[in-house]
Amino acid sequence: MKKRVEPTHCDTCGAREKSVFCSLSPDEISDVDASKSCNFYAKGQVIFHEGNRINGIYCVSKGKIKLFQIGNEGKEQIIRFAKEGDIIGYRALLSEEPLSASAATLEETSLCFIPKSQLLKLIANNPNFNFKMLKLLSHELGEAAKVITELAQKPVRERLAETLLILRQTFETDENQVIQVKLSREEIANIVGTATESVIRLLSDFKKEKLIEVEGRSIKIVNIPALTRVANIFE
Amino acid sequence: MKKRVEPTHCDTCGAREKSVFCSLSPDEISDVDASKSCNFYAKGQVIFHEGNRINGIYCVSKGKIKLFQIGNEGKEQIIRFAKEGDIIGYRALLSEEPLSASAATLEETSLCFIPKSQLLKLIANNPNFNFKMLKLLSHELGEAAKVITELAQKPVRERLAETLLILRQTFETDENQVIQVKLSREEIANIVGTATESVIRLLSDFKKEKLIEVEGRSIKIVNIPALTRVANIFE
DNA sequence: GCAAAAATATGATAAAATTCATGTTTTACA
DNA sequence: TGTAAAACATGAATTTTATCATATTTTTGC
Repeated sequence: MKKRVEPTHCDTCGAREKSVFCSLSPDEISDVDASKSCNFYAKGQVIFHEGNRINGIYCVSKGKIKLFQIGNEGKEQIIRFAKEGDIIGYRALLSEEPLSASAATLEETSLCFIPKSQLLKLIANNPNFNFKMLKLLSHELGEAAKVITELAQKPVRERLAETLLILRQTFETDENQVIQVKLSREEIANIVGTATESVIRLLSDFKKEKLIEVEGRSIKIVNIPALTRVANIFE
Repeated sequence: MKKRVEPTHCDTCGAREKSVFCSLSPDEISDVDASKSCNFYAKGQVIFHEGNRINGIYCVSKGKIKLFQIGNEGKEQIIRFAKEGDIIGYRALLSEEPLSASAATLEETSLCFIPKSQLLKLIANNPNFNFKMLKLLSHELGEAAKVITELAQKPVRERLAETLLILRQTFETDENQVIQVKLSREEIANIVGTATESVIRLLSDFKKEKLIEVEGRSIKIVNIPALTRVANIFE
């Protein structure tokens, strides 16, 4: 399933423009190119396991990934997603701690592995890149704080509504306004922090209330302002 | 209440050894010293407000601080604590976003304000310091992920037990094993993500079960292994 | 293409947690 | 030091959410 592919060259990689690597010099880019290795992952494959050590980061050149922790009762908690241009594994690498989460693909995905030495070289030699990493980490930390407050204070219905809006924002929609990520009800429950049955029930409530349209795993938000009101977002 | 105090010199500051500033060169230290301004804050004072911009960071030279967000129903959610040697405000500074949380003192506290330019100078010129910042941010991000999973998956009783253990670890105990931070029941509830009444009830349950001893706001954990079991921590 | 497995759906029940009410104790401060 | 305010405490009722049971539908692998 996981197979070596002809390495996509960074200088032609569409994902690069969206990534922390966007402003590297041509020399730096060919340096990264030379050190990296690219692989193709089928849907559902695990990329790395929580608790392990990691010796580099992965850059998503194509595809979608979920990052999750396994709670004490064996239940998965989705912490964040990564898509084209995003990097994963940098938290564990930079903290020199074991991986705090596992990563698995949500669809066919191409990843480039960039070794630790290469990343540290960029950090040390490119102040702009370094600052991008600091900015990425601190932005993520702010997002995590928001999630904490929401989990702690909002009821399930509001959290689900907000999750749908965030998924839409993160993965965007196709020409039919369908959110461009396919998640099982269980996976949605594992973002929201609730039981699968609750998600199923609430999604059909939202459907009845004409806030969304659902067809299998395709979700379309038909009334964004109303769903935003349900999510109780005002800021 | 907030008053200018004779600036503690960094080179004699006991908090420095515990902080990200621990390995600065003498020149760097006197440079920081020259740029900073120190202030004393009474108990309960707000240091900064969520949503505002910040133009530097605060280093805690003495005292204890809570960082919190205000949820939609006006309820406070405590995101983290800072104590001697810790810095606050760096997330907003480095992400160039507004402050994601407010900060308020939990007791009499002395803070040194270090301007943005000074921090950026250290980051740019001292690779070791820069790496400490990356490490701090990525460690915090891992901690936040843990909190997310716990909030999403654990019942209130387990979360409270774990919170008490974390408070003990963070603030340590005095010679009588009393946790060295005084929080109201409401504040504890605002860490755990529950109602104040639930905390009150569960604390007296824990007391009846001889897991803790409580006297006003003083909490002593008398049976750590048993409380750890209640918290359902195994890793 | 078909059987088995997994995912979705829905009702009923149970458990968890909050809210409300009310009383007591502690603290703040005029 | 007395008094008001805040914090703590506890019971009862209600709401929220999870769990369990059981269909039904969809997907997957041979």
